[in-house]
Amino acid sequence: MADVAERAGVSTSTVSRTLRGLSTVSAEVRARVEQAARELNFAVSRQAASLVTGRTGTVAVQVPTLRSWFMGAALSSLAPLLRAADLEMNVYVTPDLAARTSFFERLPARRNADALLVFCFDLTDEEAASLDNLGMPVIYVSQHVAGRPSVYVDDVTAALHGTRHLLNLGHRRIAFVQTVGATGFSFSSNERLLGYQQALDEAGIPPDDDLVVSTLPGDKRATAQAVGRLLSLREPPTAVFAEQDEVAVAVIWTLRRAQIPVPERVSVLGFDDQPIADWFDLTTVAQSPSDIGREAGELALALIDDAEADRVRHVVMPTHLIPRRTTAPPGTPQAEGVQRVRNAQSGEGDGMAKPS
Amino acid sequence: MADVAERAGVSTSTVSRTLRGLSTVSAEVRARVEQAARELNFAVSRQAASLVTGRTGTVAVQVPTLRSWFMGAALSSLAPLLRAADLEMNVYVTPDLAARTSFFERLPARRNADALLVFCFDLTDEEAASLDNLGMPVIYVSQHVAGRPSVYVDDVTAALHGTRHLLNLGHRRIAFVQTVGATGFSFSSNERLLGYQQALDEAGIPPDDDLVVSTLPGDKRATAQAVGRLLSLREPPTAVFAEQDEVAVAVIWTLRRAQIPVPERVSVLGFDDQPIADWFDLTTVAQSPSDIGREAGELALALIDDAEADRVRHVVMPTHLIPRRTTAPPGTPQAEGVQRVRNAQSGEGDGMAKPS
DNA sequence: TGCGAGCATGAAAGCGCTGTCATGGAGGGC
DNA sequence: GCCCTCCATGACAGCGCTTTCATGCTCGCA
Repeated sequence: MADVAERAGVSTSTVSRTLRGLSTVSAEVRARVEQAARELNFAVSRQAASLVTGRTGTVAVQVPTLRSWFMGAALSSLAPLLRAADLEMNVYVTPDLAARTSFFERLPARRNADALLVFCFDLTDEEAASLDNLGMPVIYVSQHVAGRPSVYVDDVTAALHGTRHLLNLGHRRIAFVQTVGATGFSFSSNERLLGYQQALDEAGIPPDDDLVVSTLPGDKRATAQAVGRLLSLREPPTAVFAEQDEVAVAVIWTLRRAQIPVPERVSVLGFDDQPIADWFDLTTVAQSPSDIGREAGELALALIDDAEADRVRHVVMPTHLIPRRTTAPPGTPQAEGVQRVRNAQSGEGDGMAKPS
Repeated sequence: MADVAERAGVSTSTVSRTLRGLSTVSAEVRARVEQAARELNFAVSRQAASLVTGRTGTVAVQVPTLRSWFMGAALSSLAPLLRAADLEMNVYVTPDLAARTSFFERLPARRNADALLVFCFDLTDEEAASLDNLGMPVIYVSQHVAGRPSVYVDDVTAALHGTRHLLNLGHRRIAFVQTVGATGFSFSSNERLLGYQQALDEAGIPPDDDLVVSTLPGDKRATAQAVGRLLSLREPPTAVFAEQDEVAVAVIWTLRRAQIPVPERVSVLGFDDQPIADWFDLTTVAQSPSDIGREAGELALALIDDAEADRVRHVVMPTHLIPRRTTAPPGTPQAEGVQRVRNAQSGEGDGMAKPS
């Protein structure tokens, strides 16, 4: 910066003022300084600036993984937002317990950021407390934390609506496949289960524990076993609601392998609307991670600027049912194929338009 | 830090030495300082430290997108590596030309990093030059840049091997579906095409431009059109080599929709071995983005430490063919019982068997 | 013409660290 | 017992900025 000052024939103070766009610089000097900065290919050092301003120009983002569709989409919409605000995006991946522990141990070092976005965490109380004491805004994404700024979808209602769709089609034996994250991260599993249960309750159907099974996402074999458990029930389900599309696809895969036609014999409903849902023509409850990411980013920017303003805003993002070809009324005759299926689905579509 | 010093009854110099693990601190003092630091929940400021050391403790990573399987896997293996070396990971997403331009415009500001990893870029000469002048190690990932450290797979050889597999099965009319990135980013398209052509050449098969078609990844319709062009040839191909799994799946989807059994009538070969390849039982040429990411990370760490050492190391990562169920000798009889039912009717786990 | 207001600019003090150099004390060799 | 060495520690300068305060200038108004 001294070089620029010398070249422009001004003091470093003036250079600093110019480069930060302060108004108290005459047009002529401004032009000279900018010229000099350009010629020297100069850019202010964030480190040095942050040392005195206390703002780091960085936002920290903690995610459980980067391999998932959800995170990819969320960060993809978050990134340009931060960049537009001239903020760097620091990503911390905490796939397992060890990484998670280490993340929290090093938290104090995280004052190298102006805000923290926390994705998909099941926080313990101590963890929540240490985040509270971090001295920067913390935004909880895809999770609902009371009294702190959060951006999330209402999983209960979403699952309720999804289940209602199956009920409206005439299903009475509806299974729910939940996922048990080995990593300790939750993807709102319990809330979706809750919505499912609420819908059954609404419809006056007594809960049946046998119809709720667990699997690991991404594990075909585990899912096949779970489906096997359902198929060997005295009264097997006519519809399966899977907590994630990935699992729904594994369910379909298993059923087809077992020569059980979907949706004629068993309907399958997913949750997320991942790209793979489209490939498999899967009816699903859609959420938009890119909208969630954007919203979270905007909330972060607001909290960075306004300091104390509006700290506990909650943003609930919408979900909606996307009817495709894996749900149909129970006992739809197989032999009549496409035409029949189509009629059934378009009829149901008319009767059921109700995005949440 | 002054607080810690006071609490431990030592000078800040000693605190600094202790916290950096220098050996010239007596055990007793060390214990006292560490205790004090813990009690005050203290961590050194990266900004302040970097101001004097010149090291930022940050690695910048530029990626074209975060939505892709490749980036997710690569960054997932890169992240823990950097974290173990106590480096932050700064991610820059440049999905389009505007973002890309802005990335290069702000490059000087990037001295806020100790190294830069550049993923999947087709660099112009000026861009390459500005990266050279960045004053930090730049590692090119999934691309081959002469004279600069790069980590990549040999796409030519990989595609050569893939094509040979089809030739070995007896195919002679082999199509190649390439992708035209709208974003200006290359996924080694040309090199894979080159490998395909080399294999044909090896086998003495004259090139046929009609057999090379283009599509956009992720665009079912465009792929359907491309496949349509192949199917309407005077002599249609018996095998299709798609440059990416995603496209291969779209090809399969289109063929099945058109009641053309895969692999009996047309074999399909992909490239990447994404998770979706497994779902579709797709034969494919596998590369391992997580290995690539790890290797790139290690190269980055080495270059950060060794400064001038070994600047132009190239790491070529292996690929290998994964035979699954979408390739077979041409003209494999369709009517083979179970096999046929599964593949043609219920789709063997692909979920696409229903004609519309 | 003179004087105060207002504005553009500069000088200088840190921000929180690191690294160099100085200092003092303990230990070993003669 | 004395001197030299070595080691642990402290004082202090300075990294590259921002920001406050001071300064000098121009302008407007009396």
